[in-house]
Amino acid sequence: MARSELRRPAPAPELGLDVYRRLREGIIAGRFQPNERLVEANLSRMLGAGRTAVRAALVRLDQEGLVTREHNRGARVRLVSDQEALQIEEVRAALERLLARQAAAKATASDIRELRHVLVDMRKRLSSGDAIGYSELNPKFHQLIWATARNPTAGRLVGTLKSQSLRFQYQTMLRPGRPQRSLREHELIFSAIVAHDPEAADAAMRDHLEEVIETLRWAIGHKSRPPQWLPD
Amino acid sequence: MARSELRRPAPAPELGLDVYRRLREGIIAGRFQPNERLVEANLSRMLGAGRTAVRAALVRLDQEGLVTREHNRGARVRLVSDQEALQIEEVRAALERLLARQAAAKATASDIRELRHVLVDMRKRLSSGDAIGYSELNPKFHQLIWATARNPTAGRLVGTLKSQSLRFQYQTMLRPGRPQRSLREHELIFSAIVAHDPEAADAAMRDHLEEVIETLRWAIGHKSRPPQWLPD
DNA sequence: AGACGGGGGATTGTCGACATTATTAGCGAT
DNA sequence: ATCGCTAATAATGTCGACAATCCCCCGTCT
Repeated sequence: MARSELRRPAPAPELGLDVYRRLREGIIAGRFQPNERLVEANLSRMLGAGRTAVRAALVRLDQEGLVTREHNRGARVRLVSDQEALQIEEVRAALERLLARQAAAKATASDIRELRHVLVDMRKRLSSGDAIGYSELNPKFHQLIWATARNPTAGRLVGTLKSQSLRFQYQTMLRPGRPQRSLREHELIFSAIVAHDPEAADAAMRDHLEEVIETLRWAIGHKSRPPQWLPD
Repeated sequence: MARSELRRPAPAPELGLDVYRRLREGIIAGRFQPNERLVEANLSRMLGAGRTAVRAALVRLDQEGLVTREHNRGARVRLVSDQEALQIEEVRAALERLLARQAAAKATASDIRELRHVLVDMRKRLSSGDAIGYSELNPKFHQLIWATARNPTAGRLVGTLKSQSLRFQYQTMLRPGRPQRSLREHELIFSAIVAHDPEAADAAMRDHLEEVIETLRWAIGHKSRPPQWLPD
């Protein structure tokens, strides 16, 4: 039984999980630079938790592919090379095709309603010239498809993959005419799901992600500067 | 540097990693039954390591999908339902298709030599009636394909998936005529890779794994008894 | 001056102890 | 006898400390 509340406001509703989430958030948001050392003691102070929690979070993030850990050498933010980013996108494409197929097979009226809602939002933002707003809705659309497919295994995997390559996404919408084509591709996927046509959904998703990969290749080729080295 | 102490049996070349590997091995080998509680103190004594190492291993295994952890309730061996096993196999199929495709594109002479070697071994064992020996070589063949594809991301993912559904594999070869057809399917995959024909490799792998999934479905339908419960 | 080797600082690996929480057993009341 | 409540038990969450290890700087020797 809990005695009187000690002076801590919220000592432990899953503190460890919170540390994990915040660290993950920080890495994805880019608050830690790639290849930056993640010193346990620092993070411990920074996050206000003991080293054990930090360590557990690092283990999870390592398994998730967001950090690399070497024995007796600590953890660093994992730097994903351009080549790796392409590989990751290819894998993601394979999984998303499966998910699109299953989503088409299993979509309920409610699922379709939600998808349509996101899609009209996308249309709206795009026609008002809000390209970044559009690209913010993009993940939402895909996540709804994952949920519709009701395949937790594939869903989890594709989610972690997405988080690994997230640093690259913002560049892809800079390509001239890309947002419009992207919207059209999404509409095709949506149509296939509405029609409960797994084959068409698979094909539409394949075309879409091939375009995405192609665009990513273009973005990599055109990016301003090769990776810039800052000394430690 | 004074290096007098050399005869230590296993002082600490990554003790934590060893704990993880042994636990993982134990779970996959079935030494822990599904849904069995994994008490940290017990494992700590059993494996001769502190609780910290055990805890870290459990976190990794949780992220890997082999155990489930609930807050303040400890860890259990994850029980994968039949439905989940099928889902996992479907995901695996999607990834293996990609890997087969890339393997066909990138295979070197050395890769092909190794693949051929395994394949003739499979033929030999099968023609001598050694069905279980054949099914032992099966993973080896696939792993060679993963290595040939040179896609670490997909390779890791498919590896972890395989470990999750490993409990089901032994049943699939009991189907009459299955080994012969399996061998034939493998030969087709091999041919496509030798011909450096990604399209054909993809198709061959698709056909193969559709057969596997179908067989798995059959095995699930025909399995002797629903899971038997032993009290704690 | 350059190479080799030792030492100091920093960081991780490992451990046991303490606090917190879930579970179970026991007891009494209705 | 069943239900509700309380107390004991067992296991997890969390923490700081100690030891082992690595890295880098610096002094010394050739």
